[in-house]
Amino acid sequence: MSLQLVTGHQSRVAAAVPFAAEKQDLSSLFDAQPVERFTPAAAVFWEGDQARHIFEVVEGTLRAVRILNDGRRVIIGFLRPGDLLGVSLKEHYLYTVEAITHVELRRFSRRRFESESARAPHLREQLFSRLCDEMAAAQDQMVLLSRRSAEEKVAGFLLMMARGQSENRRPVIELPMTRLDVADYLGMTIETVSRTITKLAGSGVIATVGRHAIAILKMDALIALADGECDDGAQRSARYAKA
Amino acid sequence: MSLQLVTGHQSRVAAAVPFAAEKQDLSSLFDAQPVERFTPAAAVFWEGDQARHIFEVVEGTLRAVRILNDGRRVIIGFLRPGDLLGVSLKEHYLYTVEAITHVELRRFSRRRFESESARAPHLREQLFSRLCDEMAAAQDQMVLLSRRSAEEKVAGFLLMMARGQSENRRPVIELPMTRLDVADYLGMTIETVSRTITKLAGSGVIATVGRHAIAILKMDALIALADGECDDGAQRSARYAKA
DNA sequence: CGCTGATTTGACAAGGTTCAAGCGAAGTGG
DNA sequence: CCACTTCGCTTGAACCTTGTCAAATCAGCG
Repeated sequence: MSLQLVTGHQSRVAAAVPFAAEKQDLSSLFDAQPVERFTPAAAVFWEGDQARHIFEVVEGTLRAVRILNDGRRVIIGFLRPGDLLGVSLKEHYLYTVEAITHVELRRFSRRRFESESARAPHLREQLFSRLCDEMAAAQDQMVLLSRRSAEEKVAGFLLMMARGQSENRRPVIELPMTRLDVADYLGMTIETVSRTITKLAGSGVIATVGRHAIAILKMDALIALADGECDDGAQRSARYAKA
Repeated sequence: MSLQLVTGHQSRVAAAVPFAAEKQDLSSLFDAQPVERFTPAAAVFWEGDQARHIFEVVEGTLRAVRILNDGRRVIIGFLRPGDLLGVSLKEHYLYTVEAITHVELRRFSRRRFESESARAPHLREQLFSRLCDEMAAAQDQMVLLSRRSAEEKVAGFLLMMARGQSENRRPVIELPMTRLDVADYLGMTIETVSRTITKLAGSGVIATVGRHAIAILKMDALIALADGECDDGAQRSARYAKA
């Protein structure tokens, strides 16, 4: 697949620094579009559909899902406000996107996006930049999936979710998705996810708040557990420093 | 990371169909550049270096490596003739690239590439397209790493290596990299890689040819083992067909 | 208050990792 | 040209993590 799922968080932060007053921001394109609503479990598009539109998430959380030949379900990623989906040069969407919570999207015709970006090259530039960030995320995710223990995976996942929301490191993070979603995202079973969360809670690092929220009690401990590679800006800079 | 490692195989095939006579191909840019040679184990650039150049692989095989904080070594991918490396909008290279065999590269200044592609938008288009393919590969790799047993991983890896080389499905594939490289690429230990290869050979699916080559004896069986998701064009189309 | 589906927990088996040797091929020096 | 060294690969056995199967709990909802 390609570019169908683009996370906007990092880009938005980065863009805020160098270009204070840019003519036309990528997301300003979408602002004029009407908002469309989706209820939980509704699909925005299906894997294999003609890829005719790009969407920007205004509100809510979605999941990008693929079903393998043998029936296994893989969650490619979760989408939250500011993220784009459906961006691609391919003819078809490469996975299904479903709403987890109530969701609000703005839709933009791909054809029209093409012509807009032909006129305003910086749009394509921005998209390209986001794509780069997405590549980075994908590769970090690869590392996360392949090289980490259950505990490291869950810790890393919680940190990732914490980074997106809770602007000022408020320690209670919402987890609108089910345990199965988390399991299919982290490449483990639902039981192991549950056990791991229980274990983390038992050691006082986190505390469950109802079923769809978790309070981070010891942020340092959690970071230490996720350790190796939590895709945190600071750590990345640290690595650069050595060379 | 982003775009630092771009596989060219699929793109080249795809490009051959729609645009027969294109003004200037991406790789034709490089053709004018002198060839640089690297000996095995030599690094082309290091993680953290200023990203000043883009390279095209002319000959040989390389590996893209990252070392995690805790010392674990991760191979992001292998690079072969036709692949690009170092492509990025980021300031620094995000991993180290080392020659595995004797390697020949052509270098292109990133600055110059920028200006060239400003003049000829289709260059950026091509790069973008390659990037999309790369995203696809990365996500498939994610699936490969997270959801598969040792046997499936190795089978998938062999098929991947077979696809790149051995143009006409000649069944002997070269594996210039060491077992450790394979292990660090597939997210398993060297022992498990070895055992799995032994097992596949024992069941007559493959046969080892010296240390750095493997003959595929039963292609169907190997495909069946890799199954679920071998990132084969045919299978992808099959998935599309359903929707 | 009693369903229904999601989550947690337990017992057990399987697959992989780890630690430790044993081999073997490629290269070195005599 | 051959014995020797070395590094990479294979093999073995014990251990550990995670997956599997099954059952108990819990939360939300009618």
